[in-house]
Amino acid sequence: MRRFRGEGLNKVDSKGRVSIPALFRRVIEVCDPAWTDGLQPELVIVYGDSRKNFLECYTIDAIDEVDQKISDLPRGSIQRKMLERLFHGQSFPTSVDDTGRLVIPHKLREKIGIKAEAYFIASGDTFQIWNPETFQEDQDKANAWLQSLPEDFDPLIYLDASDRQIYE
Amino acid sequence: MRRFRGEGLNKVDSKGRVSIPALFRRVIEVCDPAWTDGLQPELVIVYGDSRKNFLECYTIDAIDEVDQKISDLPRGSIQRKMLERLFHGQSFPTSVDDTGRLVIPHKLREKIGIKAEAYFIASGDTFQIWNPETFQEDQDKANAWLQSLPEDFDPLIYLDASDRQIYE
DNA sequence: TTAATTCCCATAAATTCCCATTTTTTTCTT
DNA sequence: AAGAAAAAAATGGGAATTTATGGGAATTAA
Repeated sequence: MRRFRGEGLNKVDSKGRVSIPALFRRVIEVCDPAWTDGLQPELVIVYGDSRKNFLECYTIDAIDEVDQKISDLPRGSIQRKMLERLFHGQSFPTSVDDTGRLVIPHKLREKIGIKAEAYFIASGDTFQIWNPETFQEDQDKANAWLQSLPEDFDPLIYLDASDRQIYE
Repeated sequence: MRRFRGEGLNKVDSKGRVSIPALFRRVIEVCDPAWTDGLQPELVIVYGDSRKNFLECYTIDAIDEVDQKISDLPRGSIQRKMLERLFHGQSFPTSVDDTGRLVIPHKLREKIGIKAEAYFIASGDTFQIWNPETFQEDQDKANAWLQSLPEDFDPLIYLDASDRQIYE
């Protein structure tokens, strides 16, 4: 499965159009089973509830996997209901146009406070769209936390932590 | 099988007419085997008993699947009787008109308390129609439940719970 | 035959499509 | 390695189409 990698800052015009970083487009194309040269590759923007302040963009393969997991949950369970609301309700299916752009609907731009520019950042098999200022604040917070750690701390130790249940 | 995705808030006029979110219409069309360009795609509104406070809308494909499962149940069983009441009795077959609208009969509007606006939300292979206030209350309840969980809890962990049978 | 429902038409706003420029990146040539 | 040419990416604007919504006439039902 192809993964997104990289980041980018692009202009958003009055119609909500914004270029997707070129590197991301190849991944979106490859991860849409229905896509073929000439077609507009599809993707799904999951925006979630009011607390979430960025947009999470799923490829078709990625969202299919999520849908499958949801349908494996017991019908009628509170968990399933929550996830259905989030992934099926609070989401927006769309596609990349032939100039490599995406339209972010007015409602979504407003939700995460996007005005003239949008910041893109890869996150494994999804990528995120942020208001540049909001992202910077989030980044500052992360940096502050890093400062509080010992001088020689290296986050890479987390890489192998998953085998040993040492998250804390 | 195409799935519904997204949500929307639309006006209901004095005749009970309401626009179906455009994204939903494509799914309704594709999932009606008899539909072809120019025709009005059909669907079934399941409203259920008095406890159910929203309308659940099934595509023809989706309702066919339900009907099949019902007819596989033993004739005369209590289970079959219940499901027949719900899906055959307490339901209303209708179609999308050529301007993309649905007419919600007076009786159904009254049942779920719809007045000037209707809230639509996707839910897998069906979509739901709510009185906007009722939905908000339901959502508030879900949020309150989430608040009761640890600060950093992320409902997404449920996504993988299905592998490990960890539902509560 | 009164009320309710369906059909037909109209319009404003939002969205999509199509085409044109500008920028940036890559490739080629010397 | 520098500069020119070509290709790809980012951006902008207007026309055409789709959506959401409203109103009245025709039709059907009680």
